Amino acid sequence: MSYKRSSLMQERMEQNRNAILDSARELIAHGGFKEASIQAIAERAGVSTGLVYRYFENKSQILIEVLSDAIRREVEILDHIAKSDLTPKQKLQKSVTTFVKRTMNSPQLAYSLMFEPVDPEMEHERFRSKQLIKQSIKEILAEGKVNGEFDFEDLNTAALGVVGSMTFVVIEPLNPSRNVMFDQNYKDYFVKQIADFCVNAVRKQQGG
Amino acid sequence: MSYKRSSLMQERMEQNRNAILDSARELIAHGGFKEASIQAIAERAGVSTGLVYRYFENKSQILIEVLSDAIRREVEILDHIAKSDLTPKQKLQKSVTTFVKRTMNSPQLAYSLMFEPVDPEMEHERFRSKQLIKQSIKEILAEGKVNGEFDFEDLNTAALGVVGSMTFVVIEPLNPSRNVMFDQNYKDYFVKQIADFCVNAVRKQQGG
DNA sequence: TAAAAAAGTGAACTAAAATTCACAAAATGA
DNA sequence: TCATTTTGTGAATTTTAGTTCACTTTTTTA
Repeated sequence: MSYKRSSLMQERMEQNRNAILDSARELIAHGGFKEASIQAIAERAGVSTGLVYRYFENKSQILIEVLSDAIRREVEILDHIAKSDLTPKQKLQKSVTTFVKRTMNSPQLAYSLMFEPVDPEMEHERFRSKQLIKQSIKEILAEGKVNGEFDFEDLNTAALGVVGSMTFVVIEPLNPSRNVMFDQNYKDYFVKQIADFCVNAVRKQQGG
Repeated sequence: MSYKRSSLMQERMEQNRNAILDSARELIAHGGFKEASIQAIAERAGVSTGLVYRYFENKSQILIEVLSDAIRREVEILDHIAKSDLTPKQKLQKSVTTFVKRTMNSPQLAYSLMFEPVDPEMEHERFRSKQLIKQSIKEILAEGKVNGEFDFEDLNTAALGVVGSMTFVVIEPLNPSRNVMFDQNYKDYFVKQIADFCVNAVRKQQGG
């Protein structure tokens, strides 16, 4: 009477589910949400459109899961840096460097997940995600202020400035200048410049 | 035989055209491109949908004109500051302050015009517009580097950081925190913090 | 004021994409 | 193997918004 899924079946279904999520992520990374239609997602995942709706309530749920998976990884990395035993200045430098370097590998994905308009439900999840990133930066800044390396009036605004710089520089070159692609050396140089910019912005002035 | 428009007719048509553009801008300012359907634009402008297509080739042309009109004004203001006889530090402070203050009056409009996905033709116009803003900042930074007030390695990256901060802080609080609205005092404080952040980021360190 | 030209209308047409559902294929239990 | 349950399919349905066009109204010319 009762139907029990064999482990083989279980596995196949998990593969389907992951294939759908991977497919969605890859399509978004290539051309933003506009390219990630259910049709396209299903096709790339090698399943029918109907099956997508056996695994996910609706399209929004797919995108939300893509978003939270991707951000979770980045936040883990940032938190790891924030909890390391570097100095606050080094932590900030490393956080910005790491974030920019990583997101520059798929700037379109970064843009879509962080900025493209979405429905309210996903916007909510996105807001939570962004808060986590900002929070990680805030901790570093707060620590640096206490130990005297950093100086700024308002913690929240300083964190906003840092996050603003490090996200903007990734999504900005999406536009027609996409053709101007960096070689690895320039990329490293560029990333360092941005990190320096952020560190300077909150660094204590020597002369007061 | 040849039909000549009376000045009264001429004027009425200009009013229609402007009404359509105003309507589009207001709708975008309220809820982004998604609220600016042709239907809604026409309705708010007090004309039929068909008439919209007598004045504009297609929807994209309307948006492009809204964009370039809005940005032109901002760039004029920034260029005016850049050409004033303030010190570079004062210019940068004032540019950031002015831009953030002004755009904060319709953050949703700022977000849509600068970041919402659009078709390639409009993306091209947008790219030009953003370049103008960045160029204005670059001139201030370059001047400050020459006179010794500023210190940074790469002009382009520094400008990117400044523009990133000053745009990000405007569009970021769009999200669910929209309810948390600033009173004028906090707004002034906030704007000053952002400007300080940017100035610090490129300011010469006293001790080297 | 009648004919011609242009401005103005809005219902109908298209197109694209999300979602549903009647059905087919495969897996499970007896 | 047969009945039952679940997984899988993809064409049809729905929804939404941009665009067109046959028609009406207004303006201009003679």
